[in-house]
Amino acid sequence: MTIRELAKLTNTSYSTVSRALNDNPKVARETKERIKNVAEQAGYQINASAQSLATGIHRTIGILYPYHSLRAVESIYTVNLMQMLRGELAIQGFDTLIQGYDTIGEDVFHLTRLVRQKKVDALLIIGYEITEEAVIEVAKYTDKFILINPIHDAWVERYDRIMIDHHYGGELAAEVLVAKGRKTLIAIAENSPQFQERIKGFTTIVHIYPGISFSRLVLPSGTFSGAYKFVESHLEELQEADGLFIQSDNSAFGVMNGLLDHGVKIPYDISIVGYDDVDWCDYSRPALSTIHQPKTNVVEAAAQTITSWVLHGKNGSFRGTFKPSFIERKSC
Amino acid sequence: MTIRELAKLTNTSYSTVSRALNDNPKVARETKERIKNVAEQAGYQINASAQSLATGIHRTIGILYPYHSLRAVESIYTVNLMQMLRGELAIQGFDTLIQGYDTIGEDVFHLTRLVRQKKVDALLIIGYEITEEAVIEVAKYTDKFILINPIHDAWVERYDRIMIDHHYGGELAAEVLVAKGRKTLIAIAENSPQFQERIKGFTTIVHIYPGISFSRLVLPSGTFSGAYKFVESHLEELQEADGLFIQSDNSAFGVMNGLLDHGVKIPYDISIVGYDDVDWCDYSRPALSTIHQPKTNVVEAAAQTITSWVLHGKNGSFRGTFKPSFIERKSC
DNA sequence: CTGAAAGCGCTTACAG
DNA sequence: CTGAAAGCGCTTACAG
Repeated sequence: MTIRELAKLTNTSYSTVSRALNDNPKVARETKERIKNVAEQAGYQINASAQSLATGIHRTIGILYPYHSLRAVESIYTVNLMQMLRGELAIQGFDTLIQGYDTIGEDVFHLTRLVRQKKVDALLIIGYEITEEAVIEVAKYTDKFILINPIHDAWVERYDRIMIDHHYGGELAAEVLVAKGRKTLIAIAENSPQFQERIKGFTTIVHIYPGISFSRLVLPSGTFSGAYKFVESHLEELQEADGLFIQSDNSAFGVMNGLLDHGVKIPYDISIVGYDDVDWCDYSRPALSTIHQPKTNVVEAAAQTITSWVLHGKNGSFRGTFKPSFIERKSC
Repeated sequence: MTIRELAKLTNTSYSTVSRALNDNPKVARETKERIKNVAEQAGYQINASAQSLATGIHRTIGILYPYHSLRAVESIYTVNLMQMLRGELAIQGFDTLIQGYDTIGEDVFHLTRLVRQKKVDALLIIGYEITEEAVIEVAKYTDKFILINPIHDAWVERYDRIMIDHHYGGELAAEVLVAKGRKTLIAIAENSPQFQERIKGFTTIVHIYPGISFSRLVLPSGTFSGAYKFVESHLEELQEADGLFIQSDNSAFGVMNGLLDHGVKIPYDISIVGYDDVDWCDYSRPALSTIHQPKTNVVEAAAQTITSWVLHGKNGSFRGTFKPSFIERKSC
């Protein structure tokens, strides 16, 4: 079923059919309705390839995500984010083409392939793993892309991006631990740029209050088992602390289980605050108090902005920042 | 950059350029190489819409997944499956368009939209939630679709599908519990068709051995908290049992935590076997012994079959069944 | 308000 | 082995 056949069925030209279907105001209302009815009856569906070729618009957004982040349970946050983005884009009438990218030895070609082959109109790039070189490459082919949750760095500010105020997240964690009367605090994270802002925020607050001792410990691996093993090699230091800020829930679960296995009582002996607010926070024992990263705001802003660029052209630039919040459970 | 420009750069016609780029054997080797080099230099990328329109092939597969299964932590299995499918399809040179479908009040239009609009060549439909009516509707528009992990039911066998032998999975669980010397067994699951085969398999084995008492309990909700609450309302029955077969890991975590909170020792007092083998099985205390659902085989078979259908036409039908296996951890 | 025509960027049967 | 031409199914400037 094509518009030509539809034209025959309705005794019009296919130009008129095309206009009617696109709600062109120049078509007489009566003609338009007649055509639309017949199209509906006939079960007509537009051929997206032909429309794309003619208009240059594909009504499809590419989502690029870091492979790395989807290997295991770590994935939950990213996966939820992607599902929500897909849902929001669908509401705007767009389809979603998903593509992974690799951090190491990143083949830049693949980042831009969807745009260059005209399979998508624009790109949503997820994750702190994207590098400046990669973004520069993307920018050669399109200006319609948004970085979602990139690291906090100067170069990022030259591009459209939407991110979470991790400095504030760190501040929140410190405020909570101090409010609980904790005096010997340790911030624990992998040695990765994404955690620096959280630590900075945390430190800022800690320094305001007198009588608080504070140190940092670096996690060799942020996985559950990496964090678990970490406890065994740092047991003494950890046992002397009474407040822990562990910068991903996943690591927090590992540390928490490690401590529990060594007889440490949580939150009696030590308070723990995680980061992310994944679903499992409710299920761990004790349930994990954590810093919640807002997703709904991020998703809506990203989806609505990018689809508007596609449909109406990109007029200005876009910078969005959302604040995290503290979720109290049982671990502190 | 189009093939016309490429034709000028190489002093040939654009027909020849097209043939060269498609490795048409009729083009002289020397000409072909020259054109390919120039194309490479110029950074030429084919316009996918134009190619699709001309050939009718889009090199894109639609993956339909049940929204429902991606709400929370339950998602892990499905999400991993989708990521793996995407990866395997990418290896075959196909892109992936992802679309959710809803179980309740399922709008069938959306299931077939991608095919009807010619955005994808074929469909991979994930999940036991797909209904016969929905599949009948899909079949009206294409014969190129594969059901992945549908429920075990007669109608399913009329379509191409790939699934896991859950009857065997249930048998495995029973064998394990019996081998541990457990005598009072309870199988626990939601009241949903997907679990019936597991129960059947379990029952088959239980009946072989003398002196085993066996009962079934229905879970009102398969979520962690649903399963947790379930323990409180069925504490007596559960305390009398010494072996539990809980038919999703997720529910198993809830039941396990509920029992632990009531002083039940696992696996000392009672053995627990879950189902799925999600990542969290390693992290729970005790780590959860479970039935592993194979994913690699499923993914490879599905992706390779569907892309072959698109590229070379669908010749026959496809039925694949893979066996699960038992993974021993600490809960039994 | 409607139609005929050109064009989007490819592929491929037909001729040579 | 290569080129000219028709066609895939739409949109839209141009005429009327």
